Amino acid sequence: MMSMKCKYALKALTCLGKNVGKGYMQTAFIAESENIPKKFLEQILLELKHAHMVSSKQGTGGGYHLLKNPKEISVADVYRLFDGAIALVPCVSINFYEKCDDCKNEISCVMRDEFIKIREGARIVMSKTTIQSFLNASKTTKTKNN
Amino acid sequence: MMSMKCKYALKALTCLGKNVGKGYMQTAFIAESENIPKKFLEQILLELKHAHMVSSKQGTGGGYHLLKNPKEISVADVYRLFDGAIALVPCVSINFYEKCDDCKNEISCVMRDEFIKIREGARIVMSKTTIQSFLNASKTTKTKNN
DNA sequence: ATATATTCTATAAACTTAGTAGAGTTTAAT
DNA sequence: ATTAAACTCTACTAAGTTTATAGAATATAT
Repeated sequence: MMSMKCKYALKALTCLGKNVGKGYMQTAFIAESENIPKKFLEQILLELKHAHMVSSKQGTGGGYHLLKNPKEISVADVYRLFDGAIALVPCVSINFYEKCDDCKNEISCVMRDEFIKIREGARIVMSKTTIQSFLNASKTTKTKNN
Repeated sequence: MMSMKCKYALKALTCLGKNVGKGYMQTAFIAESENIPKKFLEQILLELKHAHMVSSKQGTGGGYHLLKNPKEISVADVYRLFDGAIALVPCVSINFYEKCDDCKNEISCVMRDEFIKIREGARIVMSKTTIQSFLNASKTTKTKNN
């Protein structure tokens, strides 16, 4: 399961994705339309800014906009930013590698190769799914239900 | 990332898998050979027993053995037992379904279909990987390094 | 009886999550 | 210049989870 923070971030990015080319969108607007606590969202947007996924402008008429193309922001990217490793165990993580405390010998670990396969299964599908995927979904059959 | 508990459980099950047909294996033995705190492992084995994955016998010469075929215990099964849902969000979980607090309308949620795809990616590979997969790994090239 | 080994419940320290609070900074409009 | 709008940053906190540890109880074989 992903954290609420990560989920909120994906919702916020998708919201910003709908606004591409239309200037800045305010935190308060995103918070209300996506049902996210405003003060919590402020923190999240700030983290997304520091990760260079969004850009911001202060003051009246300010707000946030996407800094990258929606298809260049994957669920994997956002997950890594807020929740860390995609891998099930640290010793097979690409971006958050750490030695397992309890493993005597990494090379001889019988679970490692299998955990790498599992990581690849998750990593590939999470990398393929982007903010654009969510935007596409909103353009098809779903529109009637909003 | 999976919890230590889940990882320990997989290691313990694999250890028991090596002993199939050879009677009972003691907690103390598993704890030492897999580098797992013994008292913690006791709890874990008990949970595995309650989930009918292992069987036990008390007293002298007692211990644990697998109750199922190693290829019928998947990483997905063990993950669900100790860490819960495989899905990234509760509203697309098969075994731990819950409505998302922040979602106004599940049907119109633009992320849902994509999260289902991600869940399937993870679920399939985690279901395919079993205790037998780990046992197979230990029988091939790895043996020399143990 | 006694030693062995699982069973069960309670407890606790450390860490993480999901926020909240508030002061500060920047910008646009008046 | 002043004011209001909006982001920026740091600190804090309550609740929950994780990773164990402790100890008494129960069952079994010799």
